This record gives sequence, structure tokens and C-alpha cells, in this order.
Amino acid sequence: MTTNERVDLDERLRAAGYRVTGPRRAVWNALRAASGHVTAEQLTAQVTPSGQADQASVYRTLALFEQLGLARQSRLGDADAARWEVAHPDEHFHLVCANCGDIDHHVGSLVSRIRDHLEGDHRFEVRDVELVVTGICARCRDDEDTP
Amino acid sequence: MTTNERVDLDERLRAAGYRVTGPRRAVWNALRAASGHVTAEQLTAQVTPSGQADQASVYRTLALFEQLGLARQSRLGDADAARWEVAHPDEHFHLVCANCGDIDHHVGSLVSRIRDHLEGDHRFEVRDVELVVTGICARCRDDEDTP
DNA sequence: CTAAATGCAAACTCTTTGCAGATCC
DNA sequence: GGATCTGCAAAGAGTTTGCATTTAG
Repeated sequence: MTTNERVDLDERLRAAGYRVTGPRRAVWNALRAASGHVTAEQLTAQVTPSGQADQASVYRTLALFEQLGLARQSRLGDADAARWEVAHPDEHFHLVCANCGDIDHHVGSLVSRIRDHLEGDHRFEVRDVELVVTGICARCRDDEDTP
Repeated sequence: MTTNERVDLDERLRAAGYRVTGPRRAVWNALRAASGHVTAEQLTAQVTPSGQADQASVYRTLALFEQLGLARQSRLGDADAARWEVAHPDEHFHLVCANCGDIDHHVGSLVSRIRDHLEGDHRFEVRDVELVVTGICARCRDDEDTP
């Protein structure tokens, strides 16, 4: 599976006329290994000690991945740093727990419903929907109920 | 109406134990005058030349307004700077046009439907919903169709 | 071999902070 | 009068960039 991922990246890069390099593989692997929603700083920490890629390369690589549709950037709520994740083809949105800080994906039909609503009634050509819900997750609610 | 707004701010500040000052009024007025979704920098530009408030005060004041529920901060898409608007009590979300840069409010039942969905099925206590849709607005689509 | 990519360090943007002096109540 | 707030300037995060060197194709 690791092999599959790597091959996929290589092909995508070559297909777009970019070179396959160590730093790019390293950032890609770190991004996949992360549970999603990592900052560039976290990826850098993961990748610089072993000398796989410099901080500047991490930023440059992430920008490239975004452009190629491989990664997705988002600023959840009022967070200071941008967060990165592997681009998912499926409709999803983010649930941010204000208590424990956990960020969950929530897959559902909501995003496509929003899409349909805007395309139909309002003639707005939707390119991207970013839905971030802040609140208290089920686990934290349970902890509060039974202290 | 300008009087009403000012009185409202004054009361809100006093009720929370804060002082009514020139800079706070100036930032509030600039925020109301703006069509929404202004950056702190834009507000500063509006307010510093006439010596009504310093940049640092703009930031401090906006943070205070947010805490009092008078203003709302959001980072639309991958924008670098945060954008501010007067807090609306009604359910709404943002439509960002990738072509002309226009940001529209869209008022509708979608946000409350998202809320209900999560509260009901998933026991997630919703505190805030931020929905940002990026795409091409109706006007820009028309311009492309009829060049 | 040559264009593209990297590392390093410095620059840049947005935002926050420390502190002396001004201001509201 | 005394705590709160402000302006100024400097510091702090996060991110980008210029340039010499390395590297993939």
C-alpha cells in the first residue's frame, strides 16, 4: 500500500511535468501518515530532522500538491496556521471540538445538497464548499454528564 | 439611525464593564459603514489618517467586539488576512466569487438544517457553523457568456 | 548537460505585546 | 485619582523569496 501511494504520486508529478524528488515524497508520506489536518510546521518537524526536506521545500511542495489537487488547505475557525490534508474526492466537512480540539471528518450529503441548492436557485457556479462546524463533540459531552 | 447604533454600542460596552472611548466608536462605525468582510488593515486605513485610532487599537478593539458578540471574524478560503463583519443574529453563510472577489451573504435555512442534523443524529453540540462557498457568481457567469 | 528543485537565510505580512503617557468614570 | 485604554515601536508567528548549489531526467 505504501508502494501504491508512492507510485501514484510519482505518476501524478510526471504527468504534470514535474520532477519526482526526495522532498516531495517525504512530504507526501508525512501528509498521508498524519491523521489529517496537520500544519506545515508539524510536517516540517516530521521531515527536517532526518534531513528529508527543508522548511521552505515543505511550503513549496504543499503549494504544488494543492495546485495538482493532491492536497487541500483550510483555515479552521480562527486558527492562526493553515492546516493540510490529503484531498478527498468525497463530499465531507469538518467538525472541530472546542473542548478537546479534535477535528473530525464528517461525510454526508450536506455538501452536495448545498451545491445543488446554489447551482439551481442562485446560478452560482460552485467550485469549492468549505464547511466548518465548531462545537462540543459527543465524547466531551459524555464526560461532562458523568464526572 | 447612526444615533441608535452608537447608543447601542455604548450600552453594550458599559453593560460589560468596559469604557466608551473614541477608538472603539471609530472602529465600530467603520465596521458598520463597510459592506462587511473587511480586513483589520482596511479598517485601520479608514480610521488612522484622521487620528481616530491606532492600528494596535483596531486589533484590540476587534478582539473585544468579538468577545462581546458584536463582531465576527472569519478566514474565507485560503485568504491571508482575517475578515471582519458585524455579527448577524440570523443564519447566513458566505459566497466568495473566485473571479471578481465579491463576497456575498446568503441567508437561508441551510445553516440551521446543518445544525439540526448534527444535534440530532450525531450528538454534536453545535456552537458555530461557518460555511464558505467559493465559485463564480451569476454576474461573472453572464459576462463570460456574452463577451 | 541543463532546466528544475533544494537549502539556507533573510524578508515579508499579519497580528500581538510592553510600556509610558493619556483618558474615562 | 486611579484603573483602564491608547499610541508607539518593537517583537512574534506563519509564510514567502532570492540566490548559489545540487539534482533529476
